[in-house]
Amino acid sequence: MKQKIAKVAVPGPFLFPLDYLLPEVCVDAQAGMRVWVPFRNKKIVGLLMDVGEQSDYDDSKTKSVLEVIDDEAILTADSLKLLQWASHYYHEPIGEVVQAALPKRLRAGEAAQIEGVTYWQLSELGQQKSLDDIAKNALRQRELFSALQVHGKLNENQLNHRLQNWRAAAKTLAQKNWLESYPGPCLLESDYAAKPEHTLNEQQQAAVDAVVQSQIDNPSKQAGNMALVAQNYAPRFSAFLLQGITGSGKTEVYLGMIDAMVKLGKQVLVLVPEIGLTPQMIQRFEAYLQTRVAALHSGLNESERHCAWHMVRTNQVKVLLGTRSAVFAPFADLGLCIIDEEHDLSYKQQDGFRYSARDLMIQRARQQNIPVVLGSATPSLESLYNAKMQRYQHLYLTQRAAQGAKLPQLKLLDIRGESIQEGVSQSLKLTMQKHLAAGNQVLLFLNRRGFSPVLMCHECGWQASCPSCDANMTYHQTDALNDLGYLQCHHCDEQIVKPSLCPSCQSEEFVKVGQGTERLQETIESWFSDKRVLRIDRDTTRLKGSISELTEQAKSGQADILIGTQMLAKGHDFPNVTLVGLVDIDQGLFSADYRAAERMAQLVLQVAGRAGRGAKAGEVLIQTHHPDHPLLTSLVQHGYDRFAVKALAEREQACLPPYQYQVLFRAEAHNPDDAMHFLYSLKAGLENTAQQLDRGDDVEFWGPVSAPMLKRQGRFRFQLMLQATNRGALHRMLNVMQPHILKSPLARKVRWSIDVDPQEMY
DNA sequence: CCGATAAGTAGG
DNA sequence: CTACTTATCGGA
Repeated sequence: MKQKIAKVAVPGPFLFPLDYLLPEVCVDAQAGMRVWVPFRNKKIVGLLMDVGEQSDYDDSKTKSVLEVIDDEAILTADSLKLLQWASHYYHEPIGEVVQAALPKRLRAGEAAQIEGVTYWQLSELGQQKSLDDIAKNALRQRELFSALQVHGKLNENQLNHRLQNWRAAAKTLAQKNWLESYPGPCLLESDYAAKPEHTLNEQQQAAVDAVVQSQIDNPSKQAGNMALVAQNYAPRFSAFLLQGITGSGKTEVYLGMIDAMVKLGKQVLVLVPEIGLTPQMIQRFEAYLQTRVAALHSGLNESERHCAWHMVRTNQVKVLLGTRSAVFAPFADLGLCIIDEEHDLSYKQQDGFRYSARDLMIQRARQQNIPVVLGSATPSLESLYNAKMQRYQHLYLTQRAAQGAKLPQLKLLDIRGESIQEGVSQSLKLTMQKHLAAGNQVLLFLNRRGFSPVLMCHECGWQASCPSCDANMTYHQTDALNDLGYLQCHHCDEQIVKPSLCPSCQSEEFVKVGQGTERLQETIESWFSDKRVLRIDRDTTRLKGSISELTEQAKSGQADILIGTQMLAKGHDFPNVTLVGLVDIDQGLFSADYRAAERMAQLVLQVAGRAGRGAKAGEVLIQTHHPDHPLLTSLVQHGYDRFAVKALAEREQACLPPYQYQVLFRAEAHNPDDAMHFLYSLKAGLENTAQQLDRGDDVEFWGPVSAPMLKRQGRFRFQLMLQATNRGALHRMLNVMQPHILKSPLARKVRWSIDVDPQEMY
């Protein structure tokens, strides 16, 4: 009998799995298991993608699989299919795609099984003791003891997150018999909070019903009757765009549909943006659903990640809340996908394997015949276009869920010719006074951290610029009194102390040009000296846990004025904020990036949504030098939908996405000529390919041109854009060209990448 | 002529 | 990407 062929994904520049012989002893091997294979003269872990009858690489040189690692597949057939599709669609080597999908431990060939995690709790003896029984100087022991008093039991992972050096303390206390440990499940074991009483309003219920009914035959029957739903359950692909204004209770709608799916015994995958996943969110989901919810995000350590993966694969947990890479998780029985804040840029990986988790999620739903829900207050233009083309069913939530909460009034503040102090107009200042006097909180939004974006010599006009990037260095102040600070490049993170003399003319006098959040804070504190000002940006939240600490302070009213960058805009709920001031949004209006206006609009509404979330009405003031800008005025006067219609019309006129498909080649090198020549030869090759294919598909080329920021981190950067009305035409061309690219001698000197559906051009 | 280094290339 | 092969250079 002829030996079977194992198609194995291995790390390296291979667009397809490599062929290995499958020895007799490995007949049980299935797709989705890991294998040890010889590669060069060492042994590496590969993922078995398929078992075939014959090899295209028919050669005596074919090596054999050494050993099968797993006794059951660690990836489901569905996940494998998605990985393969992603590799084709993004023209990414299959090994890189697998790497993005698997937790590190599994990539290293470690066992996929989870041994029990150790839990700690106070023993009977320990419960009789109190904190005073522990020596004052035994700090770690005291911390551990009180943590266990509060939480009852905690597992190793939880303790690692909460405390440092707790193991030695645990050992000491265990010797005294105050503590005991036992093995338990890897997912944290604790009780859920009580299920909140919650009734959905009419719109919310309609949205839940639309999704549930799409999955049953006989949709005329009542969707709320789970017995009937279960009887008629007939899963199929369908996509929904859930557009709900901020505060309309999208999460309750998600929970409603998740609940229905979980009652059917199905699993649900919920994607959230990077910063959106908080422990509170998980607790809220668990309380509402009364079932375990696993999380998968960057804050987890390897064993927690491994655990979530394992629980989902073995169907021990029904709901997974995760960020980008969770889209690859191997569900045993997936029934629904949800993408929260679908317009959020963090769904697109911006380096290496440049995939969009949103787009892959939709593809996954399509492949698995299940529904997918995209939620946002400000949907991406792509998604709105898809809804318009009837590819998505458009669901709306137009009312704020909280009793009496109303949408804030947006107002443009024309600051042309107005007297401006440190970037803040007189009218904004006066309105702030009014709101503060009424005992309310004010939020000022400025999307630029640091003190000032430019430091300039007063004598000769010299500006502090980054030696490695085409950018000014931002001035950060550490000591206002003595005028001390440092310069930092926000593109490569290089830091230097502020020079005492101008390097060009030795003058001692510098001017700080422009506003950052630090400077705004200084100004506001001098104006409102009796008010407490809290700044929330990447610099004040660098330490772990400080984001929640600061936002808690803000929510509990320990601050009157909040100043922040976009990290303040997302998801946080400040019930006492009644005035939101957007200090400077003008950069968003005239950018080289055609998506800048869309992003500006999404950010404006997101920030504006922070106002008036409680019972009090909110007010939003937007300072601008361009009060007549057509997109801005339509946003402010008529809302996001009218803005989107206008912006889409502009995109159509200019032949831009979503009316056209794009692929961006990026190239960077220390020698600019290398990068440029690489793209020129690439373009010549592509044009040649296009002629050979000759299908009358026209693919347009833009460039090569230099990137908006030519030099970054010491490398010169260029790009070549490919654009077509037909996605297939682009992909056919790339398929033919890609093997040639790898052979080009310049490809090794140049750092290059393919970006399918690029989102940002920086 | 040898060894060090740079450039080139296949990997199943 | 990386280890291995081949080409190239300069010193003895």
